[in-house]
Amino acid sequence: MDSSQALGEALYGLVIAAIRGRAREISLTSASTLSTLSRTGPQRLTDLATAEGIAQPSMTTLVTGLERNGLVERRPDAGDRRVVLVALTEAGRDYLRRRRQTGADWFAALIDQLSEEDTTALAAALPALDHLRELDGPQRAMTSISEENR
Amino acid sequence: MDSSQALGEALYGLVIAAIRGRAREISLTSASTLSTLSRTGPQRLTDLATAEGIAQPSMTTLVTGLERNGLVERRPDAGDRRVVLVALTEAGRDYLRRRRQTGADWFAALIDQLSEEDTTALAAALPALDHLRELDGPQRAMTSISEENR
DNA sequence: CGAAATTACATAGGCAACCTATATAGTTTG
DNA sequence: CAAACTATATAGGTTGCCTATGTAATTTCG
Repeated sequence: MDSSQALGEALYGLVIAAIRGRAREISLTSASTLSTLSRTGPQRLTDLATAEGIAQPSMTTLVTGLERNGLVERRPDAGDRRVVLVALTEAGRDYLRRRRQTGADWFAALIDQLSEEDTTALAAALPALDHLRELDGPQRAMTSISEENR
Repeated sequence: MDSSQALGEALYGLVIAAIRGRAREISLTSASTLSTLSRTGPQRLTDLATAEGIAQPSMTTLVTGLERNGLVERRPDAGDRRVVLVALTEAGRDYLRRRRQTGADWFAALIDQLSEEDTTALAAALPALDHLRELDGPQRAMTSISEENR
């Protein structure tokens, strides 16, 4: 099936364009981590690192940064004092909310410019896109695309 | 339309998963640059930088790296001796070919696992995805997703 | 025509986000 | 209870981008 090639180019190009065009406040991985915490609740630092596909020391640094910005907090784990549980703060939840709104707005603005035919086709492909993603690694956390890396 | 939010998450998650899962030989931007050169032929370094959305000094470094790997070459521009024309070498063309094949294979392997319904929906959405990308910045170059950054 | 402004690229230095290797504190196990 | 293991932190390196600035070639215009 050669549409896989075209599909790859289309998806990649779209996301790169989206990411490049926007200013960044925090890294993609940081945003994804916040989103994961929002979905799952407090998590061990090491589990977070695995979920996000980065090494544990990198997650230590990332969490330290988010903590400095007040978006997450470290908590002790009663029962195993080696463990650090990373939890969203209220400010972190607020941040996620604002960020998602911005991302949705950005995408909506693009989608509004599509023909109705295109919009319908995209909506119809949504489950397929989700399935594709699930087929890859374990589920990666996700946030809408806004205020991202380049 | 709230599907824009879901769509954003789906697209972003898919591509990040795809990129993260694969070893990288060259950066996303380097790959994209090769692809651009393949489509357009030799280009000025500054024009390339603009097309790829990076600063000119960054493109200088990037081209130097590609040149060291033998994938592109610098040529003088008869008529304006300030200009450096960046051109794909034969090795660069070979590299792109191999890379695209790998990327297509990778995507095809995923797509083959989808239901026929999903596959059909994806294929139908291809034009819409292309249009979305075009709506963003100027056209970004593209390569299939393989051997990428993280 | 020739000095000043402009243009194209390169160089220098910095930062962010990852990495591997290793240290430290706490827990489990034979 | 010492040895092995586990969870996190620290140290130091690499890559890919950035801004500021330098140099050489070209264009503009008094």
